[in-house]
Amino acid sequence: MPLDLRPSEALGLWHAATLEHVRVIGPDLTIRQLAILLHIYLAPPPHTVRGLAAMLGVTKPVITRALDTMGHMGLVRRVRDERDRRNVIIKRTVEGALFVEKLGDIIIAEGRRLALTEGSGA
Amino acid sequence: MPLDLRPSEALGLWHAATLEHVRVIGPDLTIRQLAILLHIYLAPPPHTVRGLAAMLGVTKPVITRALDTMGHMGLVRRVRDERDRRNVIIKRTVEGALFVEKLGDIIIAEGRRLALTEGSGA
DNA sequence: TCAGTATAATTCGGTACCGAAACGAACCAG
DNA sequence: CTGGTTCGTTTCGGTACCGAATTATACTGA
Repeated sequence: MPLDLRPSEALGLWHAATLEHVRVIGPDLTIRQLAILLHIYLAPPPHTVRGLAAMLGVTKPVITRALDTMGHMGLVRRVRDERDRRNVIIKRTVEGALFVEKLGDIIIAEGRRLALTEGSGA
Repeated sequence: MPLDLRPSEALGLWHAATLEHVRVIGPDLTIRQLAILLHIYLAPPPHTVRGLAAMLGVTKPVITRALDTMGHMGLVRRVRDERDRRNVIIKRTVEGALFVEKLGDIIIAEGRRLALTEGSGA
């Protein structure tokens, strides 16, 4: 289980991957939006606005706005639930999947780099 | 070297820790600001505005604004370089160190949780 | 049918970010 | 002392976010 991290490893990984995130992806995503996006792509569906709001401990307008922005970027897609038309189901997109995959690549690459350069560092 | 992550581990860790970050810390820090903060605390000093700007591939006003905000939060501190008074040296603070430490705790805790629940998952 | 509840979206005033450009202060070379 | 360079900061117009309150639509139960 490679996830039993020491402090220097955890923070070093965050440091490296966050830097690379800013360099490659830019500022066009807040931490909240990133959390929402990852939840949509990694947690089992279906995802609703109120579900995401409760999950993150934020209000629904926060989710609505984030979905507006990310929908505009093509990272997610909204679909009305026909069984209960009050609900909105948030769907994944090809573009969003590629985005998440790219983020994973960044993390893995930086993790590898740290494993090499840090070696047995504390 | 525990940093040779598989895709599901890398993204799962990001997912869990980002969610927790939003829940615990809130929205009061952008990804850029987080990257800047981690760099200040994890890379060897001295840190200057232009150095940070070059490191992240952003303009200097971005750094100035981030230092304004984080300085207001007490996470960093500015000091004029007396040897060349054009320079500003960015210093660490106790509060900032505690903040970074807390972030490390979040990552480590979520990593442990994933190691348990995921087990030998793909 | 008709209140009551629940859902997502919208509006509001305020704040902070963005990139680009301009600015003042501090060094340096002649 | 003078012109050019290098600092960090500030300004500008524009955009997006924030929380709180409100709206419109849809379901539910008597």
